[in-house]
Amino acid sequence: MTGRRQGPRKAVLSRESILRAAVRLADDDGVDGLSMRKLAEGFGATAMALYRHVGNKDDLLDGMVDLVFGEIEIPRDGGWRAIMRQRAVSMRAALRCHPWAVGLMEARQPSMANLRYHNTGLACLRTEAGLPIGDAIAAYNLMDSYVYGFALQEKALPRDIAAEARARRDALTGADPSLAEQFPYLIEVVDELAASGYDYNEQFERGLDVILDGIERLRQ
Amino acid sequence: MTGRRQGPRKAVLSRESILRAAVRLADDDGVDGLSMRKLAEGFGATAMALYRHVGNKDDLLDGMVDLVFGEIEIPRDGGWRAIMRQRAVSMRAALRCHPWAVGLMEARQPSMANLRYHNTGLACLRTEAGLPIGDAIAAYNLMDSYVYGFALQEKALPRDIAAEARARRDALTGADPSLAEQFPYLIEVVDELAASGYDYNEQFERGLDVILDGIERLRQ
DNA sequence: CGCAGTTGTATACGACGTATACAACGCTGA
DNA sequence: TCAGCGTTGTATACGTCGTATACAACTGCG
Repeated sequence: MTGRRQGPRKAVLSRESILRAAVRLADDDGVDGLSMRKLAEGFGATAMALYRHVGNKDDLLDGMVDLVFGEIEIPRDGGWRAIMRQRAVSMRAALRCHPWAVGLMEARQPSMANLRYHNTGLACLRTEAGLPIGDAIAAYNLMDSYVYGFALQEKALPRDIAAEARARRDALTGADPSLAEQFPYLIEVVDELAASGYDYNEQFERGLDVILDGIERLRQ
Repeated sequence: MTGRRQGPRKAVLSRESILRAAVRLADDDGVDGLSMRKLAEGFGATAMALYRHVGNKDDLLDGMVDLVFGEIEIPRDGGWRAIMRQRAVSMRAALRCHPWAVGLMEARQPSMANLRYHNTGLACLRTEAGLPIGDAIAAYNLMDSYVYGFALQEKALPRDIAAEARARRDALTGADPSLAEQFPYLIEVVDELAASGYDYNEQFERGLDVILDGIERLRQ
């Protein structure tokens, strides 16, 4: 190589190591903070060095999404309801760890891990739950939409929504008292969250159970 | 002004006109295709001219999201179920027209139209449906998550999914016959879609009704 | 040893958001 | 009528981005 690197090589460059580093970088800085240059810098290399291993940035994102799909675990048995429930919980957990993946999981071209994920979910609804194909498609859509949508909102909201509610409540209504009159039900919710807190896990599963109940009724 | 413009001014520059043009541009080219320069070009102006009216690009996006929220109509009466149903249908219709808005609607700072949207939804669940505050929050989350998630998936999928299924079916399994064995339930779904078609409207409302049934049961 | 393939670097291009400085206009008051 | 000022658009420039291209250093094989 021509010149000495300023920072020593920190890890071997390979598709695998690059993808893992990219996931970590996106976890920390968000998807907008993920640039080829910053990613390469972490290896003590130049941006162009990455292109020997990943094609282009889209390919990089595909690989990253793949890794996230790989983290999702679907139990083999326990009945359709337990399986589908765990599947959704696991998916949301992955999206909570990797918020940047929300909006990418569905948009990228399907990988093996992706296809497997969908296939096992559908298999469960068809065989374990015994739903006819039309109902299985509907149920599948319903569940995945809920999971994605919940993750999407969770990503946008503060981690500790109750603390945020407490902090903002008075600042907002103090700045413009007419807000309390214009949007009383919104204020009521903010107050409720400030008082009782908000547990994303619990709320997610609560909605999930409503949906599972609905699917249960489809079976009869 | 110093030099003559190459293209004549096509419309007056104002926050209002810029936001509308931006929405149209994003509708056509996607949110990635929306740049200050291209947007300004549509007015026969330079990118910097926009900054007299919109602060920065984030402010621009805020305003665009605002316009979309303004398109959502919530009926005043008809019972909680009809109101909430129409609310969801209208929201999804807006997101279908403006796919770029998915993932932005929740992330931007709340505007007036945004606050009103949430307030009226919560008001309906509290007064019309008569849900206690905790159930109202849960029901509200459930519905919005579903709508956002459905819109998110719809954005990623082809408009005519049945045609796509027909076109891709044989190309895929022809290229790699083992796919059919690895993912039989996925193939089954593709075949079903190719045969029977897929109506996003109908499927959306089908899932929506399952959720509304679930909320109905919460009331008792 | 020589030589080919692999891997990283150097450099450059065009597009992006936007800071800064300036020029052309419309309005006002004398 | 005209000076002055605030408003609006332009010109230019900076740093960042993804990535094309050309080249240099290393590896392993004959």
